[in-house]
Amino acid sequence: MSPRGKVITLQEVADRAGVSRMTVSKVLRGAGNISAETRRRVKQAADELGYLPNNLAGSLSSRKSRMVAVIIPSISDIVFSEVLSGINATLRPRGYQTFIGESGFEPETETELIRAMLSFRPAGILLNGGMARSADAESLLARRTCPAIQLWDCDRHALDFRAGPSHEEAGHLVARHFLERRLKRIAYVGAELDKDLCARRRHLALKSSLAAEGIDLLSVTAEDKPRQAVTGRLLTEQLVRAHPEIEAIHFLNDAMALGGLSYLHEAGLPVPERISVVGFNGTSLANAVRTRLTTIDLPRTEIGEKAAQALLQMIAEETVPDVWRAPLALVQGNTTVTDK
Amino acid sequence: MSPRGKVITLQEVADRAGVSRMTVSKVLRGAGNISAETRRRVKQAADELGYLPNNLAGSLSSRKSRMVAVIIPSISDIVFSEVLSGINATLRPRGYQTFIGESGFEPETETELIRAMLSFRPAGILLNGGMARSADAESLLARRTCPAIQLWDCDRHALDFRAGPSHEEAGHLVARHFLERRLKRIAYVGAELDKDLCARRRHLALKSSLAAEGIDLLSVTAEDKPRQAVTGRLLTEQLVRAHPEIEAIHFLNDAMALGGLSYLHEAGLPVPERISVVGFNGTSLANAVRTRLTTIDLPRTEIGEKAAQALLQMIAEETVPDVWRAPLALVQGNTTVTDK
DNA sequence: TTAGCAGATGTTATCGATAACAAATCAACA
DNA sequence: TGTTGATTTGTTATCGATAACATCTGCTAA
Repeated sequence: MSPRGKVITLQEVADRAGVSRMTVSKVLRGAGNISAETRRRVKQAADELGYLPNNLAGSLSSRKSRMVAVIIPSISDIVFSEVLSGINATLRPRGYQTFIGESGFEPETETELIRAMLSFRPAGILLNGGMARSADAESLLARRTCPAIQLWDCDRHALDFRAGPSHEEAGHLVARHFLERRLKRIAYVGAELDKDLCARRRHLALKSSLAAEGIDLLSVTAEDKPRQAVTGRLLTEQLVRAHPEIEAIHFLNDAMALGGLSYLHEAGLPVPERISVVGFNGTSLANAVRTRLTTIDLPRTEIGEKAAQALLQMIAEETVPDVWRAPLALVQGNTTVTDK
Repeated sequence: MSPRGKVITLQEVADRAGVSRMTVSKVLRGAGNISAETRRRVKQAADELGYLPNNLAGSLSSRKSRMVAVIIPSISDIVFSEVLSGINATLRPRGYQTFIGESGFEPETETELIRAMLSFRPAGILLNGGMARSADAESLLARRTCPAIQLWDCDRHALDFRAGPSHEEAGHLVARHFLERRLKRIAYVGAELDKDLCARRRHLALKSSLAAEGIDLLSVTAEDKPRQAVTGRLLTEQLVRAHPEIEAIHFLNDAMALGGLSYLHEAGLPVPERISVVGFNGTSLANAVRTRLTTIDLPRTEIGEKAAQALLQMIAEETVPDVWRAPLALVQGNTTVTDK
């Protein structure tokens, strides 16, 4: 079952082609000056034997690698998968392969992933900025030998480069949107704020912006529920039951907002006439049909692209600015009034 | 910026602890018999220096690894992320780290990922069964040195183990559901059937089951559109415009079905009175509210768990059956009549 | 004819760990 | 006191590649 066919090494390819190991190595990497005839013979031998390079040996020896580590909190969250596709689109054509780790928002899991990934000496490592990082993780990162980039968060300074939105700004934008519409009884619905520091920062920014105008933000959050539609629905129900006077809700993300909307619709609470709703991240825009959620859109794929570009530049030892701020746009849908 | 702090090797830890390299290696791996006092000194030295093992060297030398490669078509498809979480839940406690690759349903990308992953000599490789595999990929796999497992598809025989549903059976189940309700004008809505072979197999099974009863299945598919809600909506609109007589629709997956439902709802076509709708994969069940889609549920997380367990057994050189068939359950919601 | 040089290929040392075996230590016991 | 055997530690070879340098062609030009 398991250890099957013999593993072919460079030496065997070399023997078959009648040249030295080194020549084979050069041919297969496209390095050095090798005659066309030798190249042909070597390639043929490698093909016939089905040679598969051993990256462990190659990277160990050259102290180089074409592997890029990406660690994200959740692969099912569409936000991250879009960032990732920007990363892949940029790195693959340049010959780099991304290996993904999923931390599930758990700092210990993230730490183990960082350890495992770094122990393969990757060409670079991309991490999500929005979560607490263990001391172990910090010290692992401090001793890394490759560039490290923080995704999805440009507020906190860390690592060599950051690509993402300012979550502070996002919170302020939502506050302004509500204030301009003279909404006073405002609530926030979220989940896992203890883990998702970016969401927490948006929440705090909203709260403080409102407080500056004398408005007290009501927050309904669940730390142990997923940041998904079901939870949005559930918490909205709780919220509306306990505080029927609420006029506006900002949700942690679009998915939760859609869940909340489904409850409001069923409960016969007209949106936006009775209650205004604002989401975050723009992932709902592609699917919007009758209900076009007012949300904050941001270039998710581009965040990945910018991060990957910065990585490539750093690998090439070029100097790079240390941050790319993703633009935020509050997109007016039909879940808040087109006041103003 | 990039190559920073000096890399600490085993030798340096050994020097500081006043022992040999080998002793350090044994301590850190928990191998061999090492006295408590030596263990303490070594661990302290490693800590103080911030030693991070070099897996390239370690795996090369031992010809072993704790890395498991997983290659899935799409990380944003919730089906795969649930399978993956079953895999992680099983492998992590056993000290294995999964590295994920995303093929985007592209055979060439999959091939490159297989090449990259295998060149790190992983402990095992898990691949999605539902897509075409290039000849290069087949030959890479034929020469692998680790167990390989096929996910999400138990029909096609390949690799050392398969965990997944029978897609044939799924197609037959849907056919039976329609037939029992005496529905005659039946349509199928899907996308990317050229890439997703599992979906194609379900489609064919449905078609042939219906044909056996003299019913001709109408198929509306788009090869270049994502298998998501938007596409479901769009194709449903096309379908209903061109064939207003349709009585039942089976969708490729739940996401597309929900998209289709949103159109039917808007178009004023009552479900299930006028049109019955059936999805596939059960991912909508968690979020179901008013609309409870009739769908085929299957244990997605468990598929990952079974696959991972089989892998562990194969690594341990135990004998393993070569397939685990995931049970399928047609779950009656309120998008088909509760006839029968 | 031969130095000089570019192009093509080979040699040797090395990357950083582990396997397999060897050696040293030590307690217990005849 | 010396032998035995278990426990602990160290030595040497090796994993499979690449870097850096060495060597060997063959050809041009003085």
